[in-house]
Amino acid sequence: MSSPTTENYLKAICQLAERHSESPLVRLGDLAEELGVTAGTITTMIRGLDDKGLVIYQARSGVKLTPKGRGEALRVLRRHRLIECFLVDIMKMDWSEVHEDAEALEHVVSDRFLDRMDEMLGFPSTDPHGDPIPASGSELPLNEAPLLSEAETGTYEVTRVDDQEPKFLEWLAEAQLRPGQTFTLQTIDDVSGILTLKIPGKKATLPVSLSIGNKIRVLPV
Amino acid sequence: MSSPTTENYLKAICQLAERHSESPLVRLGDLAEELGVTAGTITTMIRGLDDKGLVIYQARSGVKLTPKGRGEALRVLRRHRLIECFLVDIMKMDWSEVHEDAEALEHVVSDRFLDRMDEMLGFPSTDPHGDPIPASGSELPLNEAPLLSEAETGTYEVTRVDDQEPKFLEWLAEAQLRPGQTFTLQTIDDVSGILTLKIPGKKATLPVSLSIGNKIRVLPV
DNA sequence: GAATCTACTTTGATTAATAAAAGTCAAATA
DNA sequence: TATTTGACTTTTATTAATCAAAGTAGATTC
Repeated sequence: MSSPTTENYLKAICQLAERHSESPLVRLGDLAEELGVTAGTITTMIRGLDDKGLVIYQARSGVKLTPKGRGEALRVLRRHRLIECFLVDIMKMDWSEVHEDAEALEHVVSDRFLDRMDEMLGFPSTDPHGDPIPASGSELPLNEAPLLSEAETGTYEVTRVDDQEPKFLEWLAEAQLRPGQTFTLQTIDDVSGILTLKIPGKKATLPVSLSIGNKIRVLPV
Repeated sequence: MSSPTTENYLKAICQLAERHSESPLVRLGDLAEELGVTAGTITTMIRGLDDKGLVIYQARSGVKLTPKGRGEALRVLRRHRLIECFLVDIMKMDWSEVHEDAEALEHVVSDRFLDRMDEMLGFPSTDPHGDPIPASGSELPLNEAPLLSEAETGTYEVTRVDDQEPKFLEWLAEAQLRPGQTFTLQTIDDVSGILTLKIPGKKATLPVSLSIGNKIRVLPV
């Protein structure tokens, strides 16, 4: 099997590809940024992954996953997300603090352990951030709800949150904007970049910046 | 902190020291055996650990842990044993199959996660094999119940099992000789090396070889 | 079209962990 | 005491992952 490092590279490529789904290749600079290593390191590693048949590397333009690489990436993603579910639902840890643990555990849990978690959780299909959990051996369902920042006024449900930063997640929990929550988008001010939300049961409205709206995916109710 | 490899070296030294508690130093050959690496590798690594102040290395005779090294080793042991408890008691995995998982997880779980496990388990003091769980920051209680192979006839309770081999553990479970079980040692045949045990509630007696008796620790009831 | 900038690639090193093989010590044997 | 043997040490190499710094290709600008 692959080393933890290789798994992280594949996972990062997969996630960046999803994030910039318009372009066919992931740029190495973005990868370097995501993984926190220098550009030279990325080039060397990616050449190695290409040799192993996990990615297709086009010098000076980018990488994409081969089917084999994508399979591995999805297996890692599945592990990561199931582990997050487990830490939150079974171990009662806070959703803002489980990402790092999941990051470490995803490379070491056995299939036995993973299957037990899956079973105890009742075979969930999304994790606490609303990210879909790939079934073993299958593709990722790409539902992609629209971003809050691109929505019209109306009533929505939060489906997914695209950031793992603990501070941000704490703020979201505080604001009651976790996945599953419904709310009404009352006003959109393009000039100031402020959206006004109304959460049922709360008297005050919630002003939200566009940059935050860029990280929250919503579906009309 | 230390790398997983370093943690494994410290843990192995600690366990070998306990196993051969008569000699003050652990021989490098035993370490090589335990860790499954070549003798040269051990020498190099041990010199490194000595430089870091984790062990005291006496060339051509052996190693022992410094207080700092012992502290680290006990932390790893604590993790390992709590994880085994967790896998067996909370995740309902079989005690014969959890060792490998614990071996991998012990190097990556966060303190947060470990504390949650400890809490969910009700702060246990021994793991499923009867091995004591060091409290954080404390010494290992060295109770050392005598070995079954050295016992007189009489009634005993299994307190601890000194082998992690899945096949062996399955056999023990089958024979109902898990820690906590009481039984009567009926006969000892020094010539054939066979002990005869009687488990309450089972009609047939159980013949047990001395080599197996060497791995089971018991206390008179 | 030339200059420049940015992003990528190359090169040369480093560190941790390891093996293989040759060398050495010290204790047991003859 | 000389020899042998087993256990340890040294030396030399390898592999994975990384960085820093120097080099280059392509796109953008003038």
